Amino acid sequence: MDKENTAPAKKAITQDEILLASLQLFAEKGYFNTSLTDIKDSVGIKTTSGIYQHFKNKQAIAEALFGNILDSLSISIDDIRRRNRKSSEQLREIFDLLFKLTDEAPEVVKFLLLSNIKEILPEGKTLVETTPFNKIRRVIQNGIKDGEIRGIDPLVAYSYFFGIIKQTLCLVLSGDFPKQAESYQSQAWLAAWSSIAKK
Amino acid sequence: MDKENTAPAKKAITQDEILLASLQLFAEKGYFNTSLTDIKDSVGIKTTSGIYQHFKNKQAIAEALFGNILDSLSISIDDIRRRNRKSSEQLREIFDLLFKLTDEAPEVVKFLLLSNIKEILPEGKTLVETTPFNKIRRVIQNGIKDGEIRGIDPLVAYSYFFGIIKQTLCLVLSGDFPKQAESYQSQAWLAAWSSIAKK
DNA sequence: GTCTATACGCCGATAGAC
DNA sequence: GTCTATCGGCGTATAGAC
Repeated sequence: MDKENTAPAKKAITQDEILLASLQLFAEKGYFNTSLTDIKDSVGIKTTSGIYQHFKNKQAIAEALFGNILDSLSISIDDIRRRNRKSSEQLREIFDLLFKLTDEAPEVVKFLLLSNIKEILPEGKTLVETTPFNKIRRVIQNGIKDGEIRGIDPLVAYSYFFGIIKQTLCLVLSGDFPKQAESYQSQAWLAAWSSIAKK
Repeated sequence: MDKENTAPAKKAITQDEILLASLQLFAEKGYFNTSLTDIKDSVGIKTTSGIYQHFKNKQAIAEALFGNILDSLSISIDDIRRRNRKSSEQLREIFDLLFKLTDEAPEVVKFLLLSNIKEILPEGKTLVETTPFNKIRRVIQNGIKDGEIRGIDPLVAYSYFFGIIKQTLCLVLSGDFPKQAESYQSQAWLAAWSSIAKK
């Protein structure tokens, strides 16, 4: 991603280092309990000023983080929609993706689902207004049209389906569930799918 | 609740005034985006010092608020359990209570469900560890024993049932759903109950 | 016993030296 | 691009006026 500019060596701190450290801390303690001093210490520089070379302010870090995660999710969903025909198959793969992500990169899911985006970015969108979640709603809409899913408001269907997913993953991430997300995956799928499927 | 002490009149600012104003602000902007100055302005005093007469610090206000809401919920649940025999009836009334509360006192539900308690009170309990939610789990356990609810882990059943409720109410509170909670109530009940009921 | 005035420390943020 | 110095704002806390 580096532009022109003569300077090749002397890399120093990259944007990604800051983002990674911030994600870890935001997931662990929450955005508001994380100070720029914490982030500075975690990336290993002496003052917080270095951070301002890459980001306008603390909020911009959270924005970039959300953007990256949502973009990545969006791409994965596009890929899933390309590889699968039926809405049920597409939803199943999106479902599996979220559970796998919870076990493999819990910080990402913790930051995405447990933090109140509107509180961190008051000007930003709601989670359901973002691209990837709109795509999930599109999948549901198609499922209704094709007769796989009950003829209800797509947002209502999204609410049931995603509500079960979110609550299950939240209990895994908070430690209230003792095992990994994978252990609850197949059962939760049955519950989530049958809450919206045509009988 | 006033103890002995001679002073009868000259009421000034009460604890409840502070709690009410804080709840409003916490629900509207979030705990961390609300300063004691905001609260001070809202109750109509000139400096924040008056608040310290009633609460040790900002966190203590949130603690009291959570405590009051959870206590009130707990009492309502006890009452529901006393008035109904079957688990299905008890859950239905708890369900109705949460939907009614969302329409009648959205700040309460917003503060309870949308804010991350662990972030505000890092030493406190998780939502599922609190008394009222433990009682809901107890109701579910009885439903399993009585054969009304499927023979699954009670916490898993809680997760499905409450996941649908929470997501629906969150979408109502965020404005993503255009209508009042009541409009989605009967449909959501069918979805939530059939996700855990024995077929 | 309640409110006012005022000060302290931490954090987010900026300007400028090297 | 990293560090020094510094500013304003907020949460906290105390001493004193009524």
